[in-house]
Amino acid sequence: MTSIKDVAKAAGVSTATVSRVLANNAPIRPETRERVMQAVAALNYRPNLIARSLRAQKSAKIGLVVSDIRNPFFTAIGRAVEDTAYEQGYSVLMCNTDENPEKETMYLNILHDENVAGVIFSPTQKFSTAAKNFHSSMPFVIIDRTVRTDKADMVLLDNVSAAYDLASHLLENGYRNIAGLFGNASTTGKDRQLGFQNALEKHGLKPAAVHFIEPRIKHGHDMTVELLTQADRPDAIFTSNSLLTAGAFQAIRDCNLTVPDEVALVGFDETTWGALVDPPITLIAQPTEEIGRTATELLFQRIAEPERAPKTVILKGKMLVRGSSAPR
Amino acid sequence: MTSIKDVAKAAGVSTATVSRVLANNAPIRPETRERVMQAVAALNYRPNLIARSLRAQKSAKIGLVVSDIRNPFFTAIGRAVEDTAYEQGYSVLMCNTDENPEKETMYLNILHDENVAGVIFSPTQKFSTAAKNFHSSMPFVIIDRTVRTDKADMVLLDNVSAAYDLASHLLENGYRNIAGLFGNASTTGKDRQLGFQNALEKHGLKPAAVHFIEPRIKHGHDMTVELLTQADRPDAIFTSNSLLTAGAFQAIRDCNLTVPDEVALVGFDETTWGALVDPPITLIAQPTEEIGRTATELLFQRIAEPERAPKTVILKGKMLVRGSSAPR
DNA sequence: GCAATTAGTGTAAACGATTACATAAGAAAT
DNA sequence: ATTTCTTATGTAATCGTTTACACTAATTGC
Repeated sequence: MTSIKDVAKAAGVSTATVSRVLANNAPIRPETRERVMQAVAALNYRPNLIARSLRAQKSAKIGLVVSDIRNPFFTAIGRAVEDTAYEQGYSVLMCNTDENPEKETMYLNILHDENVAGVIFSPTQKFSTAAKNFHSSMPFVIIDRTVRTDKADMVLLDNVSAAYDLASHLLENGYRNIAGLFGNASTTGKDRQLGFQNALEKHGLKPAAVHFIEPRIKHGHDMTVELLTQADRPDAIFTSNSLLTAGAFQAIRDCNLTVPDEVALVGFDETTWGALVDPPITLIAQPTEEIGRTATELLFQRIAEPERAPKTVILKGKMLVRGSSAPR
Repeated sequence: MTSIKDVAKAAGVSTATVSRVLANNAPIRPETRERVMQAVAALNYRPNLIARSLRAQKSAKIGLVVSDIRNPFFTAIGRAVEDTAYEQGYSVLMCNTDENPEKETMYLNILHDENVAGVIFSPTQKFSTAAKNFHSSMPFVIIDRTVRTDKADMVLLDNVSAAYDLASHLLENGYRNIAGLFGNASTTGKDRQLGFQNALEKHGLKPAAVHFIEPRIKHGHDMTVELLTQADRPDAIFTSNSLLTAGAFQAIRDCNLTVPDEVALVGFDETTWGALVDPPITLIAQPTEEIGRTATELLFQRIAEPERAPKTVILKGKMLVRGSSAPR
């Protein structure tokens, strides 16, 4: 590999001068700069990021830690983060925790060791900012899920009120025996359950059922089958994320029931398929692009100014009313 | 940060000994090893990966470069790669090129600079292994798309025959006026068009239309609308990837046509929604898990034995016959 | 019983950048 | 004309590891 020494030799200057030209952080005679730039071009030199990172104790990378990139919500976020970071000359390391606290710890450690400038992540339930490794100075922005801390920036959806609105919509349309399926992997599920519960209580109703289950298509499916084959079948199913919605939809079909006549279905997160199925699904669309962008910008702000007081940005979801919850 | 020096001091040995204990690559007295391990535990020491990487000129990271992580095909691959790499103690850096050769070059450079052990990627059309930066010694495995080279391992689908089978299936079911929409971003689209064409020719037929377009939902949608509003409307639409399939499906609905009675639809890649829509879509499912796993294993093999002769693994897709292509 | 290995450890030189400090030359201030 | 400041550059220390080389003590081979 060509190193800074080769460039220095070719340009007839010291390595320090080359470094200064490239980092652009010191006065340099235009003539010298020119010579260096020519040598750089001639040798097709690119600085070694590892060496730079070791010496400078920082890097132009940020980490993104999510539980499952197959979840379209996180994929969309990932894309937005990537684009925003790219604009600032940063690259993104994406990591999958699989809701596994061990993997989470491992990746946070790796990212820390990699000298990333900061991390955007949605923590597993187990995660605590009190954790040993988090006294470390790596800035981080929490997304999607709440964490009790006053040390981190957060970008969240107003989950309680979104769920409240979604449940109210079902109630307004005449559904009365509503079952709720919520992800058990995060605070998000709990918050949405709360909004759901509030809406029902306001109407003096009790849910047909409330289940906290793994956020996987299969689990949503199986639980829905169970609900639909009970004696007192619910007339609507409320799901707290798109994987559960998919599972529920599949299950309803498997049970040969029609949506929404026999059972309505609502959920969270816009996906490719939400509007394609028949009937299309009523849901709360999260502003994924904005979440990702905001999180990245908050991170850059914090990198620039580490002592700034933490901010929490709460965004509103948008209810897309479609066929799956048509009035009874 | 606690460094290897602190550990050495605490254990009363030299840094070399600490390093040897941790890398496990030299004879060490059990007693000494014990003392070092205790010091490591007591100080909660973790080696600095950057420094290690700089000195050793390698790292336990691999790169994964794809065009769009929002494409479920790539997401699934990413997941498989991640899992396989994790088992080997490697972490994965995922990068998005957006089909943009500039971004592609940038990310390949970054990955190279990061001393990744190797790269798995699906190249843009412009990519050539002859490129300047690819004389470099970084091993890579090409997936999904062909590249003319004898220097790289590849994992591909048998696209021509998969497309042939899929088109033949339509023909057998009585469709005669078939239009094809193919992604224009890769060799994959071309290969699938070839198989499509072959099948039609064997029946002495010409396609109703053949279009190479950007692999985006929107483009698939718009082109389909165009096709469906022509005088001689096709009786079936053949798409070469899931984004185009989604766009086409949407378009058919927008035109108030029924699938498959008025127009059939087939495509590639299993997605969450393929089986959820009504009618479910007939498609070629790619073995994404196997592709990702195979690619990763090939990469590890090459890392272990750089001079091994390159392999190309060609996998078969699986046709899932569903309602969208029912017999006329 | 002496030479040749081997096991176990330490010393110090890399890896390739950045940057604190030193220095020389020219400009500005007195 | 001397001092002081600024500009432009070089020298060498540093980041935290790994590893070539050197060394000692113990083991093996003959």
